[in-house]
Amino acid sequence: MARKPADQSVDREDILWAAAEVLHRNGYEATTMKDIAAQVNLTAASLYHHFKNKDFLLLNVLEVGLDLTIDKLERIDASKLSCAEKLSAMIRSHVVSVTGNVAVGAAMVFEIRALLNVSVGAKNSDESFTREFVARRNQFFARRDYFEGLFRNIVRAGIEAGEFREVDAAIVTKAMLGAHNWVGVWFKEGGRLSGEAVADVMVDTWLAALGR
Amino acid sequence: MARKPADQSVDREDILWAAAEVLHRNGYEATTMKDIAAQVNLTAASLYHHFKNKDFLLLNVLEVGLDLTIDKLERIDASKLSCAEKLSAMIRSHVVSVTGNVAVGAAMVFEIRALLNVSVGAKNSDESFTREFVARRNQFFARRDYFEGLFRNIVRAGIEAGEFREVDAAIVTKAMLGAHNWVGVWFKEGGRLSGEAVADVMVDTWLAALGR
DNA sequence: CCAAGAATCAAATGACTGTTCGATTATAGG
DNA sequence: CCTATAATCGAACAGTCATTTGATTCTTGG
Repeated sequence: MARKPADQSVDREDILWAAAEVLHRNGYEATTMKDIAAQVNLTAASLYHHFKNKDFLLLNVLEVGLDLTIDKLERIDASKLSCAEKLSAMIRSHVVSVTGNVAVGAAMVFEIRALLNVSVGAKNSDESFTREFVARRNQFFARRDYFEGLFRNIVRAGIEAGEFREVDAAIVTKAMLGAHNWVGVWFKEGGRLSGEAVADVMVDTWLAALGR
Repeated sequence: MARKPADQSVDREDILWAAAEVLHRNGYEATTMKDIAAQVNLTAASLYHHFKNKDFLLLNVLEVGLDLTIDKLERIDASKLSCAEKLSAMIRSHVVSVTGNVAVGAAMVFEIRALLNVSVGAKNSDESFTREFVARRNQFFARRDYFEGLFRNIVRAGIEAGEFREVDAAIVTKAMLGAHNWVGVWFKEGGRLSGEAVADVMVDTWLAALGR
């Protein structure tokens, strides 16, 4: 190997977080490779040493963000808490994740469509790039469904256990995730409420909505 | 005046709806003037006869969408219903609006950031264009806050009237709107539930969340 | 200290896009 | 039937951006 100095060199992760921030500010299409590079004191060309291209870079940001969130949720899911307690913990975890890294949280909301609009179209030469991208993108969406399923399953289990009232679990879950995602849009560090406090309100709200 | 034939000629409104659809599919930055024009069988150049430029076109789409929604909400707000009844009607109205025109509904979520990223920057020649745009954009955001206030005020009023339990009205309102906005992201015509049915679930959910 | 590869950059490329301009066509009112 | 003007288009412009290429500069294992 070679070159991994103190200040100039940055690794994949650094670029990923930088990209998330710029993406949060500008949106995918309005974000240039130059913008991202500038955020880590590189030139656009250098980014191609770390990522195949802009699309893969975006996909990577989303993958990392989703993985972090899912990881915490799975730990809660595996615990021996009641459904209501599990749901509370999951809501808190999700909301705190979003408020703790608004850049990634917002990316999960806003940039997903950009993912769909990628040149599956036509002319682009490299067939192999496209194939790999489509495969990973599908995998991402599957993982996103899995993420939603984690919440939906708890809601269903709670209903069956008699802890929650009988609701349309699928719709209520989507409503819940919509509310959480939206937090990434309006939350500002240093506002009236901390991320934890917002999470508390959300927990209270959804337990009331599901309460018997 | 002149030329307003049967098939070839389209008016501002036609372009507005077409733009909303393309915007919904692609997002602002990824949407080209050519795309929008194609949707109404025009060339990109022709669009400039109806709109000053791309930014004003986007702004127009959002303005129309917001006005339509606010109009219905104000009528409900002016009625003599109880707070719970008003809130139910407003939720139903909002959700039905979103499901009834997903294109506009999604634009209200996704394209707003594009509005913020408009070249208030520098070089652009026409000072007057920029000034007018900034003014109208600020007005739009003010109107959007007003829209949120309509919901928030009912929640507050309901709490004071003892119809709702005591919650953080600001946060709960944002949660509510987040849930509704998200509907525009996942709702598909012809799915398991109609727009009305989804609206019913939302009403039920939020009344439960606020119920004493 | 050397050699191999990692990390970086400057410059060039090719494609696409918003926008303008001048010309053309169609329409409604006189 | 004219004519002013609304609506449209083709072509060209200027700018931006993702990406490639080839060279250059570190860094480290041997």
